[in-house]
Amino acid sequence: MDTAELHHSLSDWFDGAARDLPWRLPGRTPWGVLVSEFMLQQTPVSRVLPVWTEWMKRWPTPPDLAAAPAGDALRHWGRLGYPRRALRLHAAATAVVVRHEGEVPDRYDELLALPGVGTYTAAAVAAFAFGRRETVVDTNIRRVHARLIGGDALPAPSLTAAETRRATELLPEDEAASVRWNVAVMELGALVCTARTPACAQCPVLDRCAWVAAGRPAPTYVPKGQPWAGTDRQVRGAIMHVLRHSEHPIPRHLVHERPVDLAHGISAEFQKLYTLNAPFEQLERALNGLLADGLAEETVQGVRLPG
DNA sequence: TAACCGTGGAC
DNA sequence: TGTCCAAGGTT
Repeated sequence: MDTAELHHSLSDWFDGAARDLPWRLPGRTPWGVLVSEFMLQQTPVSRVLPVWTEWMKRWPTPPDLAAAPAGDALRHWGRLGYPRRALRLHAAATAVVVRHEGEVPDRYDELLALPGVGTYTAAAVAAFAFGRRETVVDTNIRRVHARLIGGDALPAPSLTAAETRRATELLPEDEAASVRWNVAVMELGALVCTARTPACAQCPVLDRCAWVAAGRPAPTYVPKGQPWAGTDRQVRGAIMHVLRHSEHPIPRHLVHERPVDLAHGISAEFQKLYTLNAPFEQLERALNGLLADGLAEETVQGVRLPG
């Protein structure tokens, strides 16, 4: 197939459609790109934007973040979700200081060795921060390839070796063109070739799409829903919410006992936790899990974010 | 490998 | 209204 034409079509489309995201602007730094990739893991751009901006102002370089307590990173992570990402980003900053003299490394294997950096993030940072030719495979790229090339409505439930092979085959040989291709396919997946209701009328490669040619068949499997209400994740999230907003350590008993008087010196942040009405065993399991994960620590005064 | 890990907006 | 989903990583 003529992939050169495909490359040009998407590149031209990207010129007019690309969003002006701050981590893409000319003044961006590799650190800014790395931070954005951590925050964007399973998290929409719109929610990342304000947190990223504030984060970069507070910690403009890896040594800045490494010098701060891990608890500060968790606090300023806010409500982005998956707070272990904040912990790992802090650990990654420390590793950058220890192993790389405070500069984000520019090689895939060095990036991959950092805490919280997997195959996607390592490839994305190498490509987008350093202009390297890398096989970038994220959920957007997987979906675009599945439709455009594979003729399927959705990619397989988990990443397959065949998908990665296909992504590598589609990558332009030229380094600069490969970077552009990666970001353009991602953008197409984010803005046009979306999961729920793709805007095919706006698609620059509609006439090349195998899925459209096949009559847009329905997905061959049903995505597994993520249960939420009543789960440990919900309880952990509620406890973390309390810890983020607490100035002082919280006595352990307050985590699993409903206070007699909520208005008497007890933060309103507790309400979210108490209204869950979680069983004692679940509260214990959630709290102990947070302590084991390093998301919280226990002192004689009580439980708090790590120092 | 599949389960686990947060959060909130869109439809 | 409840379900689905968002630039994944780790174990």
